[in-house]
Amino acid sequence: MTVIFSKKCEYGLQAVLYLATQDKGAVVSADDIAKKLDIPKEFVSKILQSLTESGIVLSKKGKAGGFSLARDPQKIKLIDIVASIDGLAVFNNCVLGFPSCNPTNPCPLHEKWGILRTQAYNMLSEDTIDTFREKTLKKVATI
Amino acid sequence: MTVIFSKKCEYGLQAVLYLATQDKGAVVSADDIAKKLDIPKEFVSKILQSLTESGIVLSKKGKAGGFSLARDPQKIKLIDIVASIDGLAVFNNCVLGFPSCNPTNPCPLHEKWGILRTQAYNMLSEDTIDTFREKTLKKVATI
DNA sequence: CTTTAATCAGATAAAATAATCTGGTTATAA
DNA sequence: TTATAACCAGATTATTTTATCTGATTAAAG
Repeated sequence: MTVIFSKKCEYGLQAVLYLATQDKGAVVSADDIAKKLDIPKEFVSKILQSLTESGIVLSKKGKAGGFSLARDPQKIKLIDIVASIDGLAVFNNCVLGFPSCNPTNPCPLHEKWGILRTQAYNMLSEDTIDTFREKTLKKVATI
Repeated sequence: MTVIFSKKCEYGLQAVLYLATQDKGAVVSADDIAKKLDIPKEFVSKILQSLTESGIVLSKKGKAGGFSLARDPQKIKLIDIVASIDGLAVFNNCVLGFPSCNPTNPCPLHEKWGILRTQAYNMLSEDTIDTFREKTLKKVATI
């Protein structure tokens, strides 16, 4: 198979987008998130733990505990989640898997792919996640 | 990790690009290919076997055997190798991992990502591999 | 105070991907 | 015609990724 982001990262992105649809300060349990997104609870739970460490989400322990965003959705970008979970290597690695592919020693697709890579990076970093609130709500409603 | 193509596919692309740098009719052994590209011999060997089944490369058995392109490099595109090894699912799957992401039920990035996806597809399908001959030679020389 | 429902940490299991091994077959060339 | 060097097929191993489990801790609510 061939993916852009790992499952971990995909679920992390979904979870954070979902948290961004909640009212400010609201706390959602891992179980709720897993159900709404139809993804494995234990797995998303672990991912949320790591996003907590990264300072992207907050966790509240104990009964009625759960997760919420650590800062305003106007201050979180998708690239933050990607950087935290998968890292930014995709935006540097050679698309053909050649070693040390760079402008001095480019692979045959280096330039063309470079443009796409930059656009992909921009796609993830130009908007903050509050922008996606409505679209996420609509999408989640159909799951 | 997060990749566009599987290692299998990367190595397959490299191997085919390398074969395209050879003189017409020339036969190169898996061992030679592995050495030039600095990739695992047994692995690339398997990949070449599968590309043989797909009709992209030809294999010649016995002493002085090896691999060559099954058709003119003017008639092979990178997308052919990708389709054969990884399949074309990347160009359909939701970038955020949401189920059944389509124009009717789009994910928050559906449109933006759709554009990039198309460009990526075009990048792999607009040129035939003879185009990359010089660039591949240069790159391989540095490995 | 006790029950309950949540996160947390670490271990474990399962599945997919990457890589290697073994023995067989094929064909060239000495 | 025999030795050699290659591909081939299938099994096996190793590694990484995905997913689950277990027990501990935490905190709200009865």
